[in-house]
Amino acid sequence: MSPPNPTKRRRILDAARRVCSQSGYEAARMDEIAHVAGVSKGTLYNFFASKEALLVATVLAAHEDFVVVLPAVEDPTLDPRVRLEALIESLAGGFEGIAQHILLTHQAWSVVLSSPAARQELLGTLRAIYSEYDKQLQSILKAGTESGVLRREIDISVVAANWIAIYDGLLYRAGFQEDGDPNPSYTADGVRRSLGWLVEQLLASDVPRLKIEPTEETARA
Amino acid sequence: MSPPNPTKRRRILDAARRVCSQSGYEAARMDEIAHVAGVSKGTLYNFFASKEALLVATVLAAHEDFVVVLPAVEDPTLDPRVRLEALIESLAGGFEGIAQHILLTHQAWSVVLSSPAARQELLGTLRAIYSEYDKQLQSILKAGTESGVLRREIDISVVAANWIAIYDGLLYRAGFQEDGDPNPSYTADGVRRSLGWLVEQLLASDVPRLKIEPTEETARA
Amino acid sequence: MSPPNPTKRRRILDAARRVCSQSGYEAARMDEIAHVAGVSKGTLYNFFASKEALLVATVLAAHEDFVVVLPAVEDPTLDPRVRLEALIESLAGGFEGIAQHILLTHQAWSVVLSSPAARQELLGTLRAIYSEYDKQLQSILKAGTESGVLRREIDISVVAANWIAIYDGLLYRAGFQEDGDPNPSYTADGVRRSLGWLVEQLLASDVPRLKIEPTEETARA
Amino acid sequence: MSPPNPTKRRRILDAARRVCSQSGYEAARMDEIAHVAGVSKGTLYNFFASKEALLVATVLAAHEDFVVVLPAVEDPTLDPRVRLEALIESLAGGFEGIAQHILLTHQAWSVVLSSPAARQELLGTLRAIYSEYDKQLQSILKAGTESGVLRREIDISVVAANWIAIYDGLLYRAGFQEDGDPNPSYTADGVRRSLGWLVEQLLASDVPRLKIEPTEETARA
DNA sequence: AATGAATGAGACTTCATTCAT
DNA sequence: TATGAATGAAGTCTCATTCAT
Repeated sequence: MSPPNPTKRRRILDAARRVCSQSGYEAARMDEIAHVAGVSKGTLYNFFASKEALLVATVLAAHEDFVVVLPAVEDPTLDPRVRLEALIESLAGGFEGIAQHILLTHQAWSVVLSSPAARQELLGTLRAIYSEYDKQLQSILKAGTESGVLRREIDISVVAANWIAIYDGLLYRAGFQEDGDPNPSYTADGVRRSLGWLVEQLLASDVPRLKIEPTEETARA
Repeated sequence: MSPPNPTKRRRILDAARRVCSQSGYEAARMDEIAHVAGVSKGTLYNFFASKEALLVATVLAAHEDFVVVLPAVEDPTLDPRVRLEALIESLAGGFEGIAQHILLTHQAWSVVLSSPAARQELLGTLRAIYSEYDKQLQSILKAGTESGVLRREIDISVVAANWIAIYDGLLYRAGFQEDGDPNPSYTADGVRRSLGWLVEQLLASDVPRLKIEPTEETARA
Repeated sequence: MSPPNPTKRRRILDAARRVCSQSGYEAARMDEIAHVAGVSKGTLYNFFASKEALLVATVLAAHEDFVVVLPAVEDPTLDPRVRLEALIESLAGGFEGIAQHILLTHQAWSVVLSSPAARQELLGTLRAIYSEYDKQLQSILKAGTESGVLRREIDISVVAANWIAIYDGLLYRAGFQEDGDPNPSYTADGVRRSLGWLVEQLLASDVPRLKIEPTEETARA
Repeated sequence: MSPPNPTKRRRILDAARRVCSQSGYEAARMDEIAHVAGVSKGTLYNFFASKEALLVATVLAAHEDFVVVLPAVEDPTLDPRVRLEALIESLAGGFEGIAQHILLTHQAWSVVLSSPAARQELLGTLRAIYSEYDKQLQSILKAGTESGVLRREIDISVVAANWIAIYDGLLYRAGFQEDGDPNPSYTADGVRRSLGWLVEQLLASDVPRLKIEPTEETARA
């Protein structure tokens, strides 16, 4: 039991996420996080070596919570169109959860800049996540062009870069929205529309687009 | 020598940009900014009411410095293809300058969270910048579809949203790059490639793409 | 060890009184008060919200410490002459203690001017103290005139005002005295002499003055 | 012309009096005093070596302005009763002016404590003023007892001390009064009443009290 | 003599971290 | 293991004073 009590650790991470999202990382006080978590300040330090370590863990936990990759994405036997639509659903499903905490991620940069150790851990993990996305995406695109479902002449690396850029860009802009602002581009449906448009550009002229419906599982996430 | 001495104000903003980019905003000390600017701490406070006010001014100044819209973009008599390529050049030209300071912008959100006044100023200005981009872009796309240069069936709002998302997404990811990382997607050329690909998808099947060469002027910016 | 640790709070107040009496309130540094109290600066702020709050508490504590009203003063069954002499003893007993810190009280006004909240607290408490004195004094004088021990024609409110003014005036002037200055008017004995003279003016012509000796208890206070 | 310009010096002293009375000495800023005086900060330092020197000069100037001794007080050929009443008028005439600035005097103690030089100048001058009062008063009382107008058995030094203490005490308490508080004891009339009562106690049983009417001159002061 | 922008020492206050209980 | 009072380094901001113009 090296992290002595998983439940308590979780409570602390949740409290940190909530407090940091409201006040910003630097403004968040360990006192308040402890209070919200219902533990004492000393206990915080039994689970996390420092405020910085707590933030890094909080940011990573937030990412993990919202990244749900549907099994269909990874199934090479499926039609690439189905796999791309499943990937869109995976991303759309996590979008609003991540967007809600995007400020948390932004704040992480403050820490990253002043601490080489945190920089390594945070950047490394984020790059790994992105790299995994990229790999997945390129393998689907490759399968698509080879099977003739997607246009053969597309530049896979450019399309993959654009795919990821579109998702990141929507996420980034979602952080600008005031709470009451209903701009539909920066919602889960906006993700479906934007990436759906991208997929349409990729299709060979003689194949129809396949649409999968959001399942209960993806809707939940 | 009246109080608003533009040179000294500029020196302070430049120093703040440099120091904040290195240390992060919260970690930056007013002492150090004053030292780098070559003025005393007291002088800082003659120009900016607080550290927070200095950050907001610094972020906005960084944006203004790098947003250069080429005249061709706004000339409605030109071929929409030319105008789109000019817009790409405008964005690509500013990309690396903005990317260099993108972390500063990310950090700004931390501060902005704890100050409604600063939040208003920063969000308002950024939204105004984006709104201008969006308007410009949609007007070009409209002209293109009406003149038949662009495919008539494209959904202008989706394409515009994707255009902006791609640019933002590339910018966002540029912040992840280690200094020595040579990933070519997150450079000015990456912007040209990604947005260029987007433009190609828009062209009516019977028109060729027009390419404009980077001029000396745009390369400088 | 709950937050309101009376011993530590007391140590801080004593230290503040000592430091402020020497350096003046504004010149006193929280650093030094903490040092003299033998606690850290942070602990100061666990007990008092600000330097200003510490001053107000210090001034009030100094007053409370030296205000000792002898029981005889309040006993309506005693001869009014005895009660007046007991009141003189109460005032004389506290005189030098208060005089020693009277400069602190004077300084308090400087602070009080810039803070309405502190002004209310300090003024209110001081007025309550004075009001109590006044009430006590007038009730004794009334009993005296009614019983015929004091001249029936005296104007009680004028005499009470003069009584209090004499005490305050001696206190005020005590603040002017250099440490080595032996002017006997501004000492406990000066208080006895001045107020004793006043009492003599009040006595009906056919009653002798009663003198009570300072007891060990009053001398201590 | 060693104080270079008497008018400007006066303007500065008036400004300092006004600003310090409102904000308290420590809170008063040289900036504001200069602004109120209509001169630059640099000019302040041409007339007064430091903020401390300015306060001392301000307090002394305020005292001088309000101390007006009627000629009758000093005329040894007059009936001592007339001279005492004239002294009461002198004190009553200056009372409200001084009371209005009593806080200024209180603030002086802050400075006095932290600066031996200021202490010497301020305490010395105030003691001289009081000493003069005391001398004057005792000489009148002596003349009165010798001429038989006052009771021969009075202890001149005790009576003089009480006289001064009453005046000081009333002044001190006047500082406690809220602006709207109408307590009549702490006004010019209160001074007349309190000291008038004292004089009555001194009169030989066979002489009536003499009352002088406030003249236009004393009412102005 | 007058100005006021610049200076920088110094004060208050905060808050991450520790450690005795 | 949990607690939370105590710590004290460090940061922002103020404002008396200076001095070049």
